[in-house]
Amino acid sequence: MPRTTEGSPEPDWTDPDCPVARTLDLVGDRWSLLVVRDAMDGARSFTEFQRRTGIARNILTDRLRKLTAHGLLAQRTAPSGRRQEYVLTNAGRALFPVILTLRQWGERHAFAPGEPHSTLVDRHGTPVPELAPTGTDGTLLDADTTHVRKTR
Amino acid sequence: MPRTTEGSPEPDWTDPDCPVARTLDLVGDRWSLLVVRDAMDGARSFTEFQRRTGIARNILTDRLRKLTAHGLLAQRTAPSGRRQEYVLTNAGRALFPVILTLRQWGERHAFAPGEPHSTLVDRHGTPVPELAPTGTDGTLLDADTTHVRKTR
DNA sequence: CATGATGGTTTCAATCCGCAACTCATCGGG
DNA sequence: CCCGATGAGTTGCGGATTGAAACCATCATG
Repeated sequence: MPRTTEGSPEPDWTDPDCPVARTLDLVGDRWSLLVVRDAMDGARSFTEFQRRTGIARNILTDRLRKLTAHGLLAQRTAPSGRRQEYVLTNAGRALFPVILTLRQWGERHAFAPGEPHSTLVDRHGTPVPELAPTGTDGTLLDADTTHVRKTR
Repeated sequence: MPRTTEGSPEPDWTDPDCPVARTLDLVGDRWSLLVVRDAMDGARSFTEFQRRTGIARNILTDRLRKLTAHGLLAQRTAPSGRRQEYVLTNAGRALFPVILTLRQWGERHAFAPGEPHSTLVDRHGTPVPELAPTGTDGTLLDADTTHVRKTR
């Protein structure tokens, strides 16, 4: 994680031109994305995050702070009286496709065939279909049919 | 990263039921996904990965080994005589949507408006469109319209 | 044979992480 | 008012992970 010099929002990226690298600078550690995952599934309080992830409390403190500092979470005092809560901002909610693709890759490649795992379902309880990248012309895209154009 | 007890392929996950957590156990560190990113963009040799990522050599050694051990990369001696090369397996290539969504999030949320960044384009040089999760009925899905169903 | 590239290994210092213990502040009873 | 239970952290510490730089072995070339 690049050091935040305090004062400037985000100083030194590992690879300033690459959006992938920048994103990983913000959430590319062991825990941040699991916190976001749980936030998407309804966790709001410190202890709830702690219970769900099993992360050490000091690390959780740090992650919540960083996610808040980076604008993925917002901290507010709960409407019902006297308690803190952390809720996703728009930027945080926008990580949904990232979490989803991580989930879908995991379902396919990190479980033995037939091994049970949790599933993401929509309102009707229907499993969410596989997300497939397509071009403007509707063709499927993958690593072989695309490439990075360096910033000019 | 959970310790590999040597002998069994993948012993202790941080959260065995959750595909997101399992995926992050495999590639959820600062560097693995950048290595995969560069592999997708044509890198094959140790030095090429080192040059592109700027990662420390010992860590690169470790990551290449782990990615290979987990079946995301395959190591072979290059066709042209005496050189190693690392190429993506099918499982590795399947991370394409993950890298893509990370990229798209970064483009939108980790750059100042108007700030230049590299772009992913298809064969024709057309920028790859935003990936949007939809349900079977074609409706847009996000964190609010979906939830995780625990494994039964 | 000297030089350079490739693919590492070793060493050592700096970080990071997990655990356990401690601190506050607040609430709900009794 | 006092007691204990939560909630939300903070602090200290030992062990694991990382990063920078140096070292090493093999091959190819001039």
